[in-house]
Amino acid sequence: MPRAGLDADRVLDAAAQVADREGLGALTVARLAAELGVKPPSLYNHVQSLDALRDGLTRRGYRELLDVSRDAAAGRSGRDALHALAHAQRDYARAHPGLYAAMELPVAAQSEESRRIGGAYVNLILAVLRGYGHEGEDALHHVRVLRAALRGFVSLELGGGFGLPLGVDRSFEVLLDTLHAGLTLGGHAPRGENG
Amino acid sequence: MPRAGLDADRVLDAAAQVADREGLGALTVARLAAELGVKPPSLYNHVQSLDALRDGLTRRGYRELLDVSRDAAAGRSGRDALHALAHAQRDYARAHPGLYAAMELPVAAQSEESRRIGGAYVNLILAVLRGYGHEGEDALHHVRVLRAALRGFVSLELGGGFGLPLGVDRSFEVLLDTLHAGLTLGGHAPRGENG
DNA sequence: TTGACAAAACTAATACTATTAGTCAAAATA
DNA sequence: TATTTTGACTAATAGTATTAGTTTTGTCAA
Repeated sequence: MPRAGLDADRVLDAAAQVADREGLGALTVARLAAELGVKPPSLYNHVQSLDALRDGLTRRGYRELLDVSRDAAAGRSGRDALHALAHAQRDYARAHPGLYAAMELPVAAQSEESRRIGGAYVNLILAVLRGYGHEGEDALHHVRVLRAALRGFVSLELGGGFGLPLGVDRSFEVLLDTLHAGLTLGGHAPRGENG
Repeated sequence: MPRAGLDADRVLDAAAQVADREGLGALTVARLAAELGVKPPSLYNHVQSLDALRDGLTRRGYRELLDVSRDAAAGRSGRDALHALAHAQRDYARAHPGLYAAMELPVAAQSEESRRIGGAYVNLILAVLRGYGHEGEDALHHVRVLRAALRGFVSLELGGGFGLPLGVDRSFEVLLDTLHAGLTLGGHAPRGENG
């Protein structure tokens, strides 16, 4: 029984790879153990359960998504910021369909880290919304609007829900145009930049 | 071995009830067999597989959703139609979370009926969009915009993704306001009614 | 009314799933 | 070097979907 040198991080790395390559549904204990050259029960030395592992994927996904979203939105405002943020999310989901699927799972425990990341993400969107003149409670409602629109679009795209022979890239731009127009009309528009 | 008098429809009815009450994930062959007072293998006289059963739930959900959406939108146009259509969908999803979850599954085969229902659903949204002056390919992109926004919102709501202590009903109205404004600005607005 | 046949329920078995308990060796520590 | 902790193992359990083969029930025809 030579040791494989596993730890929780390496297991999570492998889980993310399997989920992204073969789908979250293909992530089984047996599949993951095979990937790591080990027998299934050995994984329980590093992970509490498959549910806990999926939860780890969810948190990793949110962390990475927050990172790329921050980078994308940095130094932009108004329509530019919205565009950059939205594309960062869509691009991330397409590059990491397994992790994104894990983020779509019904929320479970709400750990400390999850709340922290969720809060940071909300703040990022709030910053974009400030450029449209949305503040306070009104802005929080619009955070949900943006989250819903982006989540729904990406979820439909990844799930093959767009059946018509019509360019999805163009549809995404139309979505962003619609959101931009709606946000502009609903807010006070402190600065006139970007339409 | 007295006969239970099952057929494909009764099995699908029971499956829908279990899925709506206990969640789509709770719908197992054993659970469904117990619900119908029968042993698990007996179900295979009426259903090809669990996957096929879930597919049946998906189709039933789309059929019912199309019905309530049609009724809701009938006789309305513009903002009224958008409002009615959106609320019909949200209400249906909350009344039938199991069936709605089945509709969120990645699309599989695309049967004849699925294409027919999908087409009818697209036509229904197109009719609403005509009130905003959207036609042709532009309208088809906006169908995706509406689908995405509604799907994302309902998915987040049902999945517990809205964590903030903030009224979800109000957020939904804000979403509709935003979409209405965006659709109005983007289209040619053939009739001035409803703002 | 009986005889034949088809449909539906069953039992038994297979191959998967996650998971736990208990064992032994390897690595880390005293 | 001795001890303790850690990690991988084997074996086993209980769940999952599913198939094969058997028996019984209901239907339809003679």
